[in-house]
Amino acid sequence: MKQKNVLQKNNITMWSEEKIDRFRQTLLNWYDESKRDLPWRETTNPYYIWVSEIMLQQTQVDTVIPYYNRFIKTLPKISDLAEAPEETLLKLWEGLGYYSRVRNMKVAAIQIQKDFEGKFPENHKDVLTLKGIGPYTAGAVTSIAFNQTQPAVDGNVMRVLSRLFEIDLDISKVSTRKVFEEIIRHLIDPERPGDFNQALMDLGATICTPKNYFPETSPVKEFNASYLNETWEKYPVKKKKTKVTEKTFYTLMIKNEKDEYLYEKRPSKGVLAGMFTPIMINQETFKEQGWKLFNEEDDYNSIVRELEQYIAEVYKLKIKMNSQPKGILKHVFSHIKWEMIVFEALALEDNARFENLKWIHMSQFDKEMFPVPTQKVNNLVETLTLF
DNA sequence: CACACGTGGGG
DNA sequence: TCCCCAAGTGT
Repeated sequence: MKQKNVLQKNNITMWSEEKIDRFRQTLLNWYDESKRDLPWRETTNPYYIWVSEIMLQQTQVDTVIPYYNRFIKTLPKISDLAEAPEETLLKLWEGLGYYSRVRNMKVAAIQIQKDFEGKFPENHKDVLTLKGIGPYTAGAVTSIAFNQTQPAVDGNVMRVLSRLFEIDLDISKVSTRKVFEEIIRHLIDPERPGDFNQALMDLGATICTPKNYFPETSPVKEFNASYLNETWEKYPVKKKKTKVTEKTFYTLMIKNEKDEYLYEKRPSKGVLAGMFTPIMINQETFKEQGWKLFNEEDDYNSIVRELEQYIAEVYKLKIKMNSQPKGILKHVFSHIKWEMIVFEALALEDNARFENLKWIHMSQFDKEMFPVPTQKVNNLVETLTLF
């Protein structure tokens, strides 16, 4: 019995060679006329392409542009990245999110120095060994920088293809990507593989969009089965995400006699790994540890007394908290929602000397790397005088 | 495989 | 306000 290939298994009929040829021409003609001018399209330097691709992961083009320009200006060579201190990298990445991306890039840059003589590898399998580079990014860099016929299947490409071929596979599943890669292996233009991949992404970003999609405006509408069959509203199929969990923290901005504020370095795993936040006490955990909370909005006095006692016990630090919160801030992550009840406090004696604690003066805020939730707290406290 | 992992923009 | 979305990868 003959083994079915990936396309047959999923009931996908590939186009004829003639139709594939016409599609390539149509798509690339459109791309040549309509492509967006983007800074990383002015180079074929694999390092710069790599930087752009990492930044663009789950991040919009407009957001990336200034970060990209600053990054390659500050670190123009792979060796600069490999040798840069983590604080420098995080400062360059501050506000972009998904901070493990830049940490992984440093690891990969060191890999490149060690395993590939400092030169970005051209071999697709080698590229895949680099930390932070998965199937999408490996395909993007090798096709764009080295003109290799590798698929680069991202969310755009899956959306475009699912509409062109009426594919009802769930694009939120990682396994689905393989099917689309197989389609691309048939469609990709061997003369201009990098442009072909980028053209598909540009099409997805500007015309074949998730919302406000008008298939009759597409340069490839004659190839679009879901347009011709008027089924385009069904595609792509994408399972909804599970909703976010909410957490409430008593957040303490503690100031000492030198006008410095106290920050705590977060654990190396988990949300905002290794970054500074004010001392944040999870309300649920606090209760479970046996602290009696009186959660009355208009009576924070008892809570404040307990928090002062908690800080004395756990951080060995005597503080005097303001009796009312300075404000209540919210921050939404992709999967968590934080509510921060922010209190100001004074350190009565400066004897907290734990590894993970750091006093930082307001005048140094712009030199420090703070994740956005911390920035929000900083802004709140900056707006007035203490007590 | 499902979930963790940030942030800002838009309907 | 809420939900979805944006050039994914690691575990």
